[in-house]
Amino acid sequence: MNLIQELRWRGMIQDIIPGTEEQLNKEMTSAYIGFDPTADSLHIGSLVPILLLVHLQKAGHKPFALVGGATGMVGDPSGKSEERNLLSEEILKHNQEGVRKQLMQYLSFDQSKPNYAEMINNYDRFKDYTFLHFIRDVGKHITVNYMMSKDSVKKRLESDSGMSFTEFTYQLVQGYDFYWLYKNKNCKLQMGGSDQWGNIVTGTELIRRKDAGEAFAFTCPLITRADGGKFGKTEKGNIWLDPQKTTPFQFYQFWLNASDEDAEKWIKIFTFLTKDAIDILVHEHKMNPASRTLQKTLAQEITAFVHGKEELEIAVETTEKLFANQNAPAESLTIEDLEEMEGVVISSYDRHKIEQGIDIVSFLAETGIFPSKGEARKMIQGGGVSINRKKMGGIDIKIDKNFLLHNKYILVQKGRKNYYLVNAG
RNA sequence: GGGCAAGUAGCCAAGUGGCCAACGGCAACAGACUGUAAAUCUGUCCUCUUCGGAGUUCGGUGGUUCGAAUCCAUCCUUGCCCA
Repeated sequence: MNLIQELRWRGMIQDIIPGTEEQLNKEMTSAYIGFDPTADSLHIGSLVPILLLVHLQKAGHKPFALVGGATGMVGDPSGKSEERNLLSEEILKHNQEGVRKQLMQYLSFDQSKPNYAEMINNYDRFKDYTFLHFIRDVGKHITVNYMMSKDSVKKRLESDSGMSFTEFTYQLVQGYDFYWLYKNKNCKLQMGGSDQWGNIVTGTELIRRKDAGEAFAFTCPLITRADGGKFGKTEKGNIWLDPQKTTPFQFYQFWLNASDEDAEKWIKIFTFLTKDAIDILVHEHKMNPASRTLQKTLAQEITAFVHGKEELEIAVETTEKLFANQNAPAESLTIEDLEEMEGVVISSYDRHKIEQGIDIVSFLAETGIFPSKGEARKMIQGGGVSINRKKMGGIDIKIDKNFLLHNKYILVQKGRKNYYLVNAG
Protein backbone atom coordinates (compact mmCIF):
# COMPACT_ATOMS: atom_id res chain seq x y z
CA MET A 1 0.00 0.00 0.00
CA ASN A 2 1.44 3.37 -0.88
CA LEU A 3 1.12 6.40 1.33
CA ILE A 4 -1.99 7.80 -0.28
CA GLN A 5 -3.76 4.45 -0.27
CA GLU A 6 -2.79 4.02 3.34
CA LEU A 7 -4.12 7.41 4.33
CA ARG A 8 -7.23 6.92 2.28
CA TRP A 9 -8.47 3.84 4.06
CA ARG A 10 -7.72 5.53 7.34
CA GLY A 11 -10.06 8.30 6.32
CA MET A 12 -7.34 10.91 6.44
CA ILE A 13 -7.72 12.40 2.99
CA GLN A 14 -10.30 14.99 2.18
CA ASP A 15 -9.05 16.91 -0.86
CA ILE A 16 -6.10 16.07 -3.02
CA ILE A 17 -4.50 17.74 -5.99
CA PRO A 18 -4.39 15.40 -8.99
CA GLY A 19 -0.94 13.98 -9.55
CA THR A 20 0.00 13.93 -5.86
CA GLU A 21 -0.02 10.16 -5.63
CA GLU A 22 2.14 9.83 -8.74
CA GLN A 23 4.62 12.34 -7.37
CA LEU A 24 4.93 10.40 -4.13
CA ASN A 25 5.46 7.15 -5.99
CA LYS A 26 8.03 8.69 -8.23
CA GLU A 27 10.61 9.88 -5.73
CA MET A 28 11.36 10.82 -2.17
CA THR A 29 9.28 13.92 -1.76
CA SER A 30 9.58 16.70 0.79
CA ALA A 31 6.35 17.85 2.35
CA TYR A 32 5.43 20.33 5.01
CA ILE A 33 2.71 21.25 7.46
CA GLY A 34 2.53 24.50 9.34
CA PHE A 35 1.60 24.89 13.00
CA ASP A 36 0.70 28.36 14.16
CA PRO A 37 1.71 29.12 17.75
CA THR A 38 -1.71 30.20 19.01
CA ALA A 39 -0.96 28.58 22.37
CA ASP A 40 2.15 27.33 24.11
CA SER A 41 1.11 23.75 23.55
CA LEU A 42 -0.45 21.86 20.71
CA HIS A 43 -3.72 20.12 21.42
CA ILE A 44 -5.13 16.92 20.06
CA GLY A 45 -6.56 18.76 17.06
CA SER A 46 -2.99 19.25 15.89
CA LEU A 47 -2.32 15.59 16.36
CA VAL A 48 -3.79 14.73 13.00
CA PRO A 49 -1.39 16.88 11.00
CA ILE A 50 1.44 15.57 13.15
CA LEU A 51 0.40 12.05 12.28
CA LEU A 52 0.33 12.95 8.61
CA LEU A 53 3.96 13.94 8.90
CA VAL A 54 4.78 10.75 10.75
CA HIS A 55 3.07 8.61 8.12
CA LEU A 56 4.91 10.56 5.47
CA GLN A 57 8.25 9.93 7.07
CA LYS A 58 7.46 6.26 7.59
CA ALA A 59 6.74 6.01 3.91
CA GLY A 60 10.24 7.26 3.20
CA HIS A 61 9.50 10.89 2.43
CA LYS A 62 10.96 13.94 4.05
CA PRO A 63 8.85 15.96 6.48
CA PHE A 64 9.19 19.63 7.28
CA ALA A 65 7.49 20.85 10.41
CA LEU A 66 6.94 24.56 10.10
CA VAL A 67 6.38 26.68 13.16
CA GLY A 68 4.26 29.65 12.16
CA GLY A 69 6.00 32.43 13.99
CA ALA A 70 5.10 34.81 11.20
CA THR A 71 1.68 33.46 10.25
CA GLY A 72 0.78 33.41 13.92
CA MET A 73 1.37 37.13 14.00
CA VAL A 74 -1.18 37.67 11.27
CA GLY A 75 -3.97 35.34 12.33
CA ASP A 76 -5.62 32.78 10.10
CA PRO A 77 -9.21 33.70 9.26
CA SER A 78 -10.05 30.13 8.20
CA GLY A 79 -12.95 28.77 10.14
CA LYS A 80 -13.20 31.88 12.27
CA SER A 81 -16.38 33.88 12.13
CA GLU A 82 -14.77 36.89 13.65
CA GLU A 83 -11.59 38.86 13.57
CA ARG A 84 -9.10 37.55 16.09
CA ASN A 85 -7.14 39.46 18.60
CA LEU A 86 -3.50 39.70 17.85
CA LEU A 87 -1.23 37.96 20.28
CA SER A 88 1.63 39.97 21.63
CA GLU A 89 5.05 39.18 20.27
CA GLU A 90 6.18 38.10 23.68
CA ILE A 91 3.45 35.53 23.99
CA LEU A 92 4.04 34.37 20.44
CA LYS A 93 7.68 33.83 21.17
CA HIS A 94 6.87 31.79 24.22
CA ASN A 95 4.32 29.78 22.26
CA GLN A 96 6.69 29.11 19.39
CA GLU A 97 9.15 27.58 21.76
CA GLY A 98 6.49 25.32 23.30
CA VAL A 99 5.20 24.18 19.94
CA ARG A 100 8.69 23.59 18.62
CA LYS A 101 9.61 21.38 21.56
CA GLN A 102 6.52 19.26 21.12
CA LEU A 103 7.01 18.78 17.42
CA MET A 104 10.53 17.56 18.08
CA GLN A 105 9.16 14.52 19.91
CA TYR A 106 7.18 12.98 17.14
CA LEU A 107 9.45 12.97 14.13
CA SER A 108 12.90 11.62 13.53
CA PHE A 109 15.44 14.38 13.18
CA ASP A 110 18.28 11.95 12.89
CA GLN A 111 20.41 13.44 10.16
CA SER A 112 21.99 10.16 9.20
CA LYS A 113 18.73 9.23 7.50
CA PRO A 114 18.15 10.57 4.03
CA ASN A 115 14.62 11.64 4.93
CA TYR A 116 15.36 13.24 8.29
CA ALA A 117 12.81 15.75 9.47
CA GLU A 118 13.52 19.46 9.56
CA MET A 119 12.05 22.18 11.67
CA ILE A 120 11.56 25.63 10.23
CA ASN A 121 10.18 28.82 11.64
CA ASN A 122 8.74 31.13 9.04
CA TYR A 123 9.37 34.12 11.29
CA ASP A 124 13.08 33.76 10.58
CA ARG A 125 12.70 34.78 6.98
CA PHE A 126 9.66 37.01 7.29
CA LYS A 127 11.03 39.27 9.97
CA ASP A 128 13.35 41.03 7.54
CA TYR A 129 11.06 40.89 4.56
CA THR A 130 9.79 44.42 4.04
CA PHE A 131 6.22 45.20 3.22
CA LEU A 132 7.11 46.84 -0.05
CA HIS A 133 9.18 43.93 -1.22
CA PHE A 134 6.51 41.51 -0.23
CA ILE A 135 3.72 43.21 -2.11
CA ARG A 136 5.92 43.55 -5.18
CA ASP A 137 7.33 40.01 -5.14
CA VAL A 138 4.33 38.12 -3.93
CA GLY A 139 1.22 40.26 -4.00
CA LYS A 140 1.62 41.08 -7.65
CA HIS A 141 1.10 37.48 -8.65
CA ILE A 142 -2.20 36.90 -6.98
CA THR A 143 -5.32 38.87 -7.82
CA VAL A 144 -7.65 40.15 -5.18
CA ASN A 145 -10.46 38.48 -7.09
CA TYR A 146 -8.73 35.16 -6.54
CA MET A 147 -8.21 35.81 -2.87
CA MET A 148 -11.77 36.87 -2.35
CA SER A 149 -13.14 33.69 -3.81
CA LYS A 150 -11.74 31.68 -0.91
CA ASP A 151 -14.31 30.36 1.51
CA SER A 152 -12.54 31.77 4.52
CA VAL A 153 -12.72 35.23 2.97
CA LYS A 154 -16.13 34.91 1.38
CA LYS A 155 -17.77 33.89 4.60
CA ARG A 156 -16.38 36.86 6.40
CA LEU A 157 -17.32 39.27 3.65
CA GLU A 158 -20.87 37.99 3.83
CA SER A 159 -21.04 38.11 7.59
CA ASP A 160 -21.63 41.33 9.42
CA SER A 161 -18.39 41.23 11.32
CA GLY A 162 -16.08 42.03 8.44
CA MET A 163 -12.44 41.23 8.06
CA SER A 164 -9.30 43.26 8.48
CA PHE A 165 -6.70 43.67 5.77
CA THR A 166 -4.31 41.82 8.05
CA GLU A 167 -6.30 38.62 8.06
CA PHE A 168 -7.08 39.02 4.39
CA THR A 169 -3.38 38.79 3.63
CA TYR A 170 -2.96 35.59 5.61
CA GLN A 171 -3.28 33.35 2.60
CA LEU A 172 -0.52 35.27 0.87
CA VAL A 173 1.80 34.88 3.81
CA GLN A 174 1.13 31.18 4.03
CA GLY A 175 1.25 30.85 0.27
CA TYR A 176 4.65 32.41 0.29
CA ASP A 177 5.79 29.84 2.86
CA PHE A 178 5.01 27.10 0.43
CA TYR A 179 6.71 28.98 -2.38
CA TRP A 180 9.81 29.53 -0.26
CA LEU A 181 10.01 25.89 0.73
CA TYR A 182 9.50 24.86 -2.85
CA LYS A 183 12.25 27.11 -4.05
CA ASN A 184 14.78 26.59 -1.27
CA LYS A 185 14.03 23.14 0.09
CA ASN A 186 12.62 21.43 -2.95
CA CYS A 187 9.41 20.93 -1.01
CA LYS A 188 6.66 19.98 -3.44
CA LEU A 189 3.86 18.98 -1.14
CA GLN A 190 1.83 20.68 1.53
CA MET A 191 -0.59 18.94 3.83
CA GLY A 192 -2.94 20.20 6.48
CA GLY A 193 -6.48 20.19 7.79
CA SER A 194 -9.24 20.69 5.27
CA ASP A 195 -9.78 24.21 6.56
CA GLN A 196 -6.34 24.97 5.15
CA TRP A 197 -7.25 24.01 1.59
CA GLY A 198 -7.76 27.57 0.43
CA ASN A 199 -4.47 28.75 1.87
CA ILE A 200 -2.62 25.76 0.49
CA VAL A 201 -3.96 26.25 -2.99
CA THR A 202 -2.89 29.88 -2.94
CA GLY A 203 0.59 28.48 -2.36
CA THR A 204 0.50 26.11 -5.31
CA GLU A 205 -0.90 28.93 -7.42
CA LEU A 206 1.95 31.17 -6.41
CA ILE A 207 4.47 28.50 -7.28
CA ARG A 208 2.89 28.11 -10.68
CA ARG A 209 2.58 31.78 -11.51
CA LYS A 210 5.93 32.84 -10.15
CA ASP A 211 8.03 29.89 -11.20
CA ALA A 212 5.84 27.86 -13.51
CA GLY A 213 6.47 25.10 -11.00
CA GLU A 214 4.21 22.24 -10.07
CA ALA A 215 3.34 21.62 -6.45
CA PHE A 216 1.00 19.20 -4.76
CA ALA A 217 -1.21 19.08 -1.73
CA PHE A 218 -3.76 17.14 0.16
CA THR A 219 -5.80 17.79 3.27
CA CYS A 220 -7.33 15.62 5.93
CA PRO A 221 -10.89 16.00 7.15
CA LEU A 222 -11.52 17.90 10.34
CA ILE A 223 -12.16 15.49 13.15
CA THR A 224 -15.73 15.55 14.29
CA ARG A 225 -17.76 13.84 16.92
CA ALA A 226 -20.73 11.72 16.03
CA ASP A 227 -22.95 13.79 18.28
CA GLY A 228 -21.90 17.00 16.61
CA GLY A 229 -19.93 18.32 19.56
CA LYS A 230 -16.54 19.85 19.22
CA PHE A 231 -13.70 17.37 19.08
CA GLY A 232 -11.17 17.56 21.85
CA LYS A 233 -13.09 19.52 24.40
CA THR A 234 -14.14 18.46 27.82
CA GLU A 235 -15.41 20.20 30.92
CA LYS A 236 -11.84 21.11 31.65
CA GLY A 237 -11.31 22.66 28.24
CA ASN A 238 -9.00 21.58 25.48
CA ILE A 239 -7.11 18.33 25.60
CA TRP A 240 -3.51 19.40 25.31
CA LEU A 241 -0.44 17.42 24.43
CA ASP A 242 1.48 19.10 27.23
CA PRO A 243 1.31 16.84 30.30
CA GLN A 244 1.37 19.93 32.51
CA LYS A 245 -1.88 21.13 31.00
CA THR A 246 -3.59 17.78 30.49
CA THR A 247 -2.24 14.97 32.62
CA PRO A 248 -1.61 11.65 30.89
CA PHE A 249 -4.43 10.24 33.00
CA GLN A 250 -6.88 12.84 31.74
CA PHE A 251 -5.56 12.33 28.24
CA TYR A 252 -6.11 8.61 28.48
CA GLN A 253 -9.57 9.14 29.91
CA PHE A 254 -10.53 11.38 27.03
CA TRP A 255 -9.99 8.63 24.49
CA LEU A 256 -11.47 5.99 26.71
CA ASN A 257 -14.69 7.97 26.78
CA ALA A 258 -15.11 8.07 23.02
CA SER A 259 -18.43 6.87 21.74
CA ASP A 260 -18.51 3.60 19.79
CA GLU A 261 -19.04 5.37 16.53
CA ASP A 262 -16.21 7.82 17.10
CA ALA A 263 -13.84 5.15 18.39
CA GLU A 264 -14.19 3.18 15.20
CA LYS A 265 -13.34 6.21 13.11
CA TRP A 266 -10.66 7.55 15.38
CA ILE A 267 -8.71 4.35 15.83
CA LYS A 268 -7.88 4.41 12.13
CA ILE A 269 -6.71 7.98 12.29
CA PHE A 270 -4.91 8.12 15.58
CA THR A 271 -3.16 4.78 15.72
CA PHE A 272 -0.70 3.02 13.45
CA LEU A 273 -2.45 -0.31 13.75
CA THR A 274 -2.84 -2.11 10.46
CA LYS A 275 -6.08 -2.52 8.62
CA ASP A 276 -6.27 -6.19 9.55
CA ALA A 277 -5.67 -5.51 13.20
CA ILE A 278 -8.34 -2.84 13.27
CA ASP A 279 -10.84 -5.00 11.43
CA ILE A 280 -10.41 -7.65 14.10
CA LEU A 281 -10.80 -5.11 16.89
CA VAL A 282 -13.96 -3.71 15.35
CA HIS A 283 -15.36 -7.20 15.06
CA GLU A 284 -14.49 -8.02 18.68
CA HIS A 285 -16.00 -4.78 19.82
CA LYS A 286 -19.27 -5.49 18.09
CA MET A 287 -19.46 -8.94 19.64
CA ASN A 288 -19.16 -7.44 23.06
CA PRO A 289 -19.63 -3.67 23.11
CA ALA A 290 -19.53 -3.48 26.88
CA SER A 291 -15.88 -4.45 26.96
CA ARG A 292 -15.12 -1.32 24.92
CA THR A 293 -12.26 -2.94 23.12
CA LEU A 294 -11.97 -0.12 20.63
CA GLN A 295 -11.84 2.65 23.17
CA LYS A 296 -9.28 0.85 25.28
CA THR A 297 -7.00 0.13 22.37
CA LEU A 298 -7.37 3.62 21.01
CA ALA A 299 -6.59 5.18 24.36
CA GLN A 300 -3.59 2.96 24.93
CA GLU A 301 -2.05 3.45 21.52
CA ILE A 302 -2.43 7.18 21.42
CA THR A 303 -1.39 7.78 25.03
CA ALA A 304 1.73 5.73 24.46
CA PHE A 305 2.50 7.68 21.32
CA VAL A 306 2.11 11.06 22.96
CA HIS A 307 3.28 10.46 26.51
CA GLY A 308 5.23 7.23 26.33
CA LYS A 309 4.69 3.75 27.69
CA GLU A 310 5.49 4.55 31.30
CA GLU A 311 2.96 7.31 31.57
CA LEU A 312 0.43 5.10 29.88
CA GLU A 313 0.93 2.39 32.46
CA ILE A 314 0.39 4.79 35.30
CA ALA A 315 -2.73 6.11 33.66
CA VAL A 316 -4.09 2.62 33.15
CA GLU A 317 -3.33 1.67 36.73
CA THR A 318 -5.02 4.73 38.09
CA THR A 319 -7.99 4.07 35.87
CA GLU A 320 -8.30 0.55 37.15
CA LYS A 321 -8.16 1.63 40.77
CA LEU A 322 -10.78 4.26 40.24
CA PHE A 323 -13.14 2.59 37.86
CA ALA A 324 -12.56 -1.17 37.83
CA ASN A 325 -14.61 -1.90 40.94
CA GLN A 326 -16.59 1.19 41.40
CA ASN A 327 -18.78 -0.55 43.87
CA ALA A 328 -15.91 -1.47 46.11
CA PRO A 329 -15.90 0.76 49.16
CA ALA A 330 -13.23 3.43 49.19
CA GLU A 331 -11.93 1.92 52.39
CA SER A 332 -10.68 -1.04 50.41
CA LEU A 333 -8.17 1.12 48.61
CA THR A 334 -4.76 0.84 50.14
CA ILE A 335 -2.79 3.88 51.06
CA GLU A 336 -0.47 3.08 48.15
CA ASP A 337 -3.42 2.98 45.80
CA LEU A 338 -4.40 6.43 46.85
CA GLU A 339 -0.93 7.87 46.75
CA GLU A 340 -0.14 6.46 43.36
CA MET A 341 -3.14 7.95 41.73
CA GLU A 342 -1.27 10.27 39.51
CA GLY A 343 -3.37 12.44 37.36
CA VAL A 344 -6.11 12.76 39.93
CA VAL A 345 -6.31 16.31 41.16
CA ILE A 346 -4.74 16.50 44.57
CA SER A 347 -5.28 19.21 47.11
CA SER A 348 -4.34 19.51 50.74
CA TYR A 349 -6.44 20.62 53.61
CA ASP A 350 -5.97 21.70 57.18
CA ARG A 351 -6.25 18.66 59.39
CA HIS A 352 -7.44 20.58 62.43
CA LYS A 353 -10.53 21.75 60.66
CA ILE A 354 -11.45 18.20 59.85
CA GLU A 355 -10.84 17.04 63.39
CA GLN A 356 -13.17 19.72 64.60
CA GLY A 357 -15.68 18.88 61.90
CA ILE A 358 -16.60 21.15 59.06
CA ASP A 359 -19.70 21.45 56.98
CA ILE A 360 -19.45 19.80 53.61
CA VAL A 361 -20.13 22.94 51.62
CA SER A 362 -17.28 24.90 53.14
CA PHE A 363 -15.03 21.90 52.83
CA LEU A 364 -15.63 21.55 49.11
CA ALA A 365 -15.21 25.24 48.49
CA GLU A 366 -12.08 25.64 50.61
CA THR A 367 -10.30 22.69 49.02
CA GLY A 368 -10.81 24.38 45.69
CA ILE A 369 -12.82 21.49 44.32
CA PHE A 370 -15.61 23.98 43.76
CA PRO A 371 -14.98 27.66 43.12
CA SER A 372 -17.64 28.81 45.55
CA LYS A 373 -19.92 27.59 48.25
CA GLY A 374 -22.92 28.30 46.09
CA GLU A 375 -21.71 25.96 43.38
CA ALA A 376 -20.76 23.26 45.85
CA ARG A 377 -24.23 23.51 47.35
CA LYS A 378 -25.98 23.32 44.02
CA MET A 379 -23.99 20.32 42.94
CA ILE A 380 -24.65 18.47 46.19
CA GLN A 381 -28.33 19.23 45.90
CA GLY A 382 -28.25 17.95 42.36
CA GLY A 383 -26.76 14.69 43.60
CA GLY A 384 -23.43 15.26 41.91
CA VAL A 385 -21.00 14.86 44.78
CA SER A 386 -19.64 11.70 46.33
CA ILE A 387 -17.12 11.40 49.10
CA ASN A 388 -15.23 8.16 49.52
CA ARG A 389 -17.54 6.77 46.86
CA LYS A 390 -20.67 7.46 48.84
CA LYS A 391 -23.11 9.89 47.41
CA MET A 392 -23.65 12.92 49.61
CA GLY A 393 -27.36 13.37 49.99
CA GLY A 394 -27.58 16.72 51.70
CA ILE A 395 -25.78 19.93 52.44
CA ASP A 396 -25.93 19.57 56.21
CA ILE A 397 -23.36 16.77 56.37
CA LYS A 398 -20.33 17.42 58.50
CA ILE A 399 -16.92 16.29 57.39
CA ASP A 400 -14.92 14.98 60.33
CA LYS A 401 -12.12 12.55 60.96
CA ASN A 402 -14.38 9.58 60.35
CA PHE A 403 -14.14 10.46 56.68
CA LEU A 404 -10.37 10.11 56.59
CA LEU A 405 -9.09 7.10 54.70
CA HIS A 406 -5.94 5.76 56.27
CA ASN A 407 -6.24 8.64 58.68
CA LYS A 408 -5.07 10.96 55.95
CA TYR A 409 -7.02 11.16 52.70
CA ILE A 410 -10.49 11.99 51.52
CA LEU A 411 -11.55 10.93 48.05
CA VAL A 412 -14.02 13.32 46.48
CA GLN A 413 -15.92 12.80 43.26
CA LYS A 414 -17.50 15.60 41.33
CA GLY A 415 -19.93 13.90 39.08
CA ARG A 416 -18.93 10.39 38.31
CA LYS A 417 -15.64 10.77 36.60
CA ASN A 418 -13.88 13.70 38.20
CA TYR A 419 -11.80 12.54 41.11
CA TYR A 420 -10.07 14.69 43.69
CA LEU A 421 -7.86 13.47 46.46
CA VAL A 422 -7.72 15.67 49.52
CA ASN A 423 -4.67 15.22 51.69
CA ALA A 424 -5.22 16.15 55.32
CA GLY A 425 -2.05 14.59 56.55
C1' G B 1 -16.91 63.04 4.01
C1' G B 2 -22.67 61.93 3.65
C1' G B 3 -26.90 58.41 4.40
C1' C B 4 -28.81 53.87 6.48
C1' A B 5 -28.45 49.61 9.75
C1' A B 6 -26.40 46.85 13.71
C1' G B 7 -23.54 45.91 18.63
C1' U B 8 -27.75 41.85 24.45
C1' A B 9 -24.79 36.38 28.86
C1' G B 10 -19.56 31.11 25.96
C1' C B 11 -22.22 31.33 20.87
C1' C B 12 -26.90 32.32 18.13
C1' A B 13 -30.95 35.24 19.40
C1' A B 14 -35.84 37.71 21.70
C1' G B 15 -36.83 42.00 24.33
C1' U B 16 -37.92 48.52 22.42
C1' G B 17 -39.68 52.82 29.79
C1' G B 18 -41.36 49.38 35.27
C1' C B 19 -44.07 42.42 35.30
C1' C B 20 -35.97 42.01 33.12
C1' A B 21 -30.80 38.68 35.67
C1' A B 22 -33.38 39.53 30.71
C1' C B 23 -38.05 34.42 26.12
C1' G B 24 -36.00 30.66 23.15
C1' G B 25 -32.07 27.57 20.83
C1' C B 26 -26.99 25.61 20.86
C1' A B 27 -22.86 24.45 23.72
C1' A B 28 -21.46 23.19 28.79
C1' C B 29 -22.06 20.77 33.78
C1' A B 30 -24.81 17.30 36.92
C1' G B 31 -28.73 13.32 37.83
C1' A B 32 -31.56 8.88 36.02
C1' C B 33 -30.64 4.95 32.47
C1' U B 34 -26.01 2.45 30.75
C1' G B 35 -20.73 -0.02 29.07
C1' U B 36 -16.63 5.66 32.84
C1' A B 37 -20.68 4.86 25.57
C1' A B 38 -24.65 6.77 22.25
C1' A B 39 -29.77 8.10 22.37
C1' U B 40 -33.55 9.76 25.74
C1' C B 41 -35.69 12.18 29.97
C1' U B 42 -34.71 15.67 34.30
C1' G B 43 -32.09 19.62 36.79
C1' U B 44 -28.38 23.69 36.68
C1' C B 45 -26.42 27.35 33.58
C1' C B 46 -23.96 36.35 35.42
C1' U B 47 -21.36 36.45 40.49
C1' C B 48 -21.73 35.71 45.73
C1' U B 49 -25.14 33.78 49.38
C1' U B 50 -26.36 32.52 56.27
C1' C B 51 -31.02 30.15 50.26
C1' G B 52 -34.32 34.95 52.91
C1' G B 53 -31.69 37.52 49.52
C1' A B 54 -27.44 40.73 47.97
C1' G B 55 -24.36 42.61 44.02
C1' U B 56 -22.87 43.54 38.84
C1' U B 57 -24.79 43.27 33.52
C1' C B 58 -27.44 44.41 27.66
C1' G B 59 -20.54 48.29 22.85
C1' G B 60 -18.22 52.97 25.99
C1' U B 61 -19.38 57.59 28.42
C1' G B 62 -22.69 61.23 29.92
C1' G B 63 -27.90 62.67 30.35
C1' U B 64 -33.64 62.53 30.74
C1' U B 65 -36.80 59.86 34.35
C1' C B 66 -39.29 57.97 40.73
C1' G B 67 -37.50 54.04 37.35
C1' A B 68 -33.52 52.66 31.24
C1' A B 69 -31.25 46.84 27.67
C1' U B 70 -35.38 49.98 26.11
C1' C B 71 -35.60 57.45 25.37
C1' C B 72 -31.72 61.56 24.24
C1' A B 73 -26.52 63.13 23.29
C1' U B 74 -21.79 61.70 22.19
C1' C B 75 -17.89 58.39 21.22
C1' C B 76 -16.08 53.49 19.59
C1' U B 77 -16.65 49.08 16.46
C1' U B 78 -18.87 46.59 12.19
C1' G B 79 -21.86 46.10 7.75
C1' C B 80 -24.47 48.21 3.48
C1' C B 81 -25.23 52.40 0.14
C1' C B 82 -23.57 57.27 -1.87
C1' A B 83 -19.23 60.61 -2.75
